[in-house]
Amino acid sequence: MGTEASARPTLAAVAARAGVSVSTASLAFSGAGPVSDATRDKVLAAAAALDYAGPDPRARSLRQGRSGIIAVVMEDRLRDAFRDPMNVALLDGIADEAGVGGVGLLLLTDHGTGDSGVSVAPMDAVVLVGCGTRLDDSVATLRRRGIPMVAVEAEHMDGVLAIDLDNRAATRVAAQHLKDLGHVRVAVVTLPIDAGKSAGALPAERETSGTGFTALERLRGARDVYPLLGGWVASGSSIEEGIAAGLALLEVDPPTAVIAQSDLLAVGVIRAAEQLGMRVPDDVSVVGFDGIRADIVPYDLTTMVQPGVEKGRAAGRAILELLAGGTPKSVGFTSVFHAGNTTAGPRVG
Amino acid sequence: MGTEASARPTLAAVAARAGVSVSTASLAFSGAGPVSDATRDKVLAAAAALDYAGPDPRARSLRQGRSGIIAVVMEDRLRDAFRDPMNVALLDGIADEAGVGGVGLLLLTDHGTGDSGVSVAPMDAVVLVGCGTRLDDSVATLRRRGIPMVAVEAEHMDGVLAIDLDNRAATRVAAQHLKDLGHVRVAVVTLPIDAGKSAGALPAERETSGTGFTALERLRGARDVYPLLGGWVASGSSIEEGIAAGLALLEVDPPTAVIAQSDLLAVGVIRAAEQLGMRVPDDVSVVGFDGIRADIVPYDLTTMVQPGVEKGRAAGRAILELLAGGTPKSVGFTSVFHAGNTTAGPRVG
DNA sequence: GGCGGCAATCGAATCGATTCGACCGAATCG
DNA sequence: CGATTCGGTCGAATCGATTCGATTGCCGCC
Repeated sequence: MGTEASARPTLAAVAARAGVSVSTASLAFSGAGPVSDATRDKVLAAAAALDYAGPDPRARSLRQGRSGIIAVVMEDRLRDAFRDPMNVALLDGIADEAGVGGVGLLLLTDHGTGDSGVSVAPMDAVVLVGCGTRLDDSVATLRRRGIPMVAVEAEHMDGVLAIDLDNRAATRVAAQHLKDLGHVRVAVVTLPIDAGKSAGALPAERETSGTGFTALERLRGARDVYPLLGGWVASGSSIEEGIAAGLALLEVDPPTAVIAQSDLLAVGVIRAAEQLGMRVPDDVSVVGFDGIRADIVPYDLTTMVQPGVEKGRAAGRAILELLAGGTPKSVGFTSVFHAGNTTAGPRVG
Repeated sequence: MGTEASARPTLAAVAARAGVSVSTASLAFSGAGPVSDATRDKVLAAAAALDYAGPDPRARSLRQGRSGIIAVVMEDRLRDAFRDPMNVALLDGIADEAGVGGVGLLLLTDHGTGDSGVSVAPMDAVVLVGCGTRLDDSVATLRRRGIPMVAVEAEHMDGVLAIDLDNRAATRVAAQHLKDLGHVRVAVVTLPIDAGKSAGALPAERETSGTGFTALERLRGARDVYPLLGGWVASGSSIEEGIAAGLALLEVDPPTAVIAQSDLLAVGVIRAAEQLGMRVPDDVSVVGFDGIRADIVPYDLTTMVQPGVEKGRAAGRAILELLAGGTPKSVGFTSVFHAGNTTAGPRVG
């Protein structure tokens, strides 16, 4: 028994069969370095004969120090993340820009509990998406590992390239729009604010301890116009959560306008209003955030349109530049106000 | 200069500083094997002092032969894949079931051109999504590498576990529904059929050379009822493609009913009909496929509802079982007819 | 005809951990 | 009290490739 039948062939086996050294066989496969055609053919023939599938990516990545993998870390469970079109748009952009030439996107989640793949997965670079301070541990680990990081809409961290959105200013614009229409009694439906992701009324103390960067920024923007704004914290960005929030806010002592921190939440609030027999925008105005063109005929949602795919593209480009040894600059994107038909002046009387 | 400042610390450095052997240091980190508390503390302290981020995943995966990565291979560009809610649902299901405990999902694309990450990325198992025969090369490589494979809605391949959907039978049900309503002049809008993904009229020769498994299966189902069915091949599953197809089919000599192979395409066809001044279902009936509950008020799309998330879950479970050394069985899912208000009898006269 | 230079190939070190078998002292058991 | 575990630790082999430096011929040039 000279050869094990069960074991998968290695480059060494191929080289032996081809009658060349391992190094030459490696060169034949990688194409780097001078190899005569005859030798290459011999090696490839031997590989075919042994049913060799090519160099093992694991060994290669150990030696080369690169794995061809770009990780995308989200706080949500993946299934929640996929539900929000903005996340999908972001991934879309990243994939579009960075997902070429044999590099793959590794989707990871980090709930801050430590056992996530962030610390154990091989990767060349990381995009942090919608991450609060909970990821400090992971970020520290990645930094120690020397893995380039790009963060989309997160607090600025040392050594992490930032891709920003004007969350605060944009929400201020939307809030000002409501104020200009004459609204005084306004409520907000926020994205998750704290780690637990529990839904419930928005009390002051949650705002200071919160780690939901985007939610807090947008809340600040609303507070710039309505300092005493109260509301509801959703436990995720979905229509269902919006309905729950809408019912909670509109059932008793309803405000005349609702600022939802995402379009999905806004759609949910509108649904809730309909369920309660209220009309939009006559009885209650609703503004969203994102601009996902949710098809909720006959409504045309008033919202802040943000460039989701472009954010992803920028992140992807930054990653590529970091990997190439460059030093890309932070980018900030701005949202554009879209006046739809879900806002109007408050009902008089 | 005993120590290089630039080089990242290794386990060996940590062990040296802690005054223990490398093997002991390894045990201290991995937790496998007996290590006294005192020793473990010494090692962790040394690691902290050296700013050591923990064992290198690359080296670990080489030695252990596992990388904690499950790849999901799609034919589409990622950005196209993300656009279709069914793909997202599928990923959702896979992530839900298999994306736990430090394993990540690696998104790869394979256009059949060979330079994709399929051959170079480290991975423990693979889910093939919506793949035609174009992936034969990749499948062969993965098989040689001994990587377990699960294919969702693809031609059955040796050594690849199949997760199936009753595409043909389901479409037959939808087509029969139209026939029962009295429709004779019916057209189909298919998903991409060949590698080029070009849009255009559906000629017979494209059906034989086609590699789009799902599209062809659904087409066969429609042909079971309408043998001479003609139509249009879309270049992707999107509302825009549906509109293009709808305009092409309805502008001149329109059929009384259209079978769209996805809900997005169906929505597009409806939009096209509206643009042309036709009413649905009075002037033209439209059926879809998927059951994504597209919000196209006031329509309630007649469609075949398929369990997208469940398909993903099944794939995820199968992967886990394969990795555990088990031999899971193929699974077949069935779609359920949903009668909406986009189909009716053909206009008389 | 001697020699510099280049293409082709090879040997050996290296990447950074995991893991198997050996070893040793202390506690347990008969 | 001697033999046997067993917990704790260490050395060395191993995972499978890449890559650097050295070694061969062989050709062409002066």
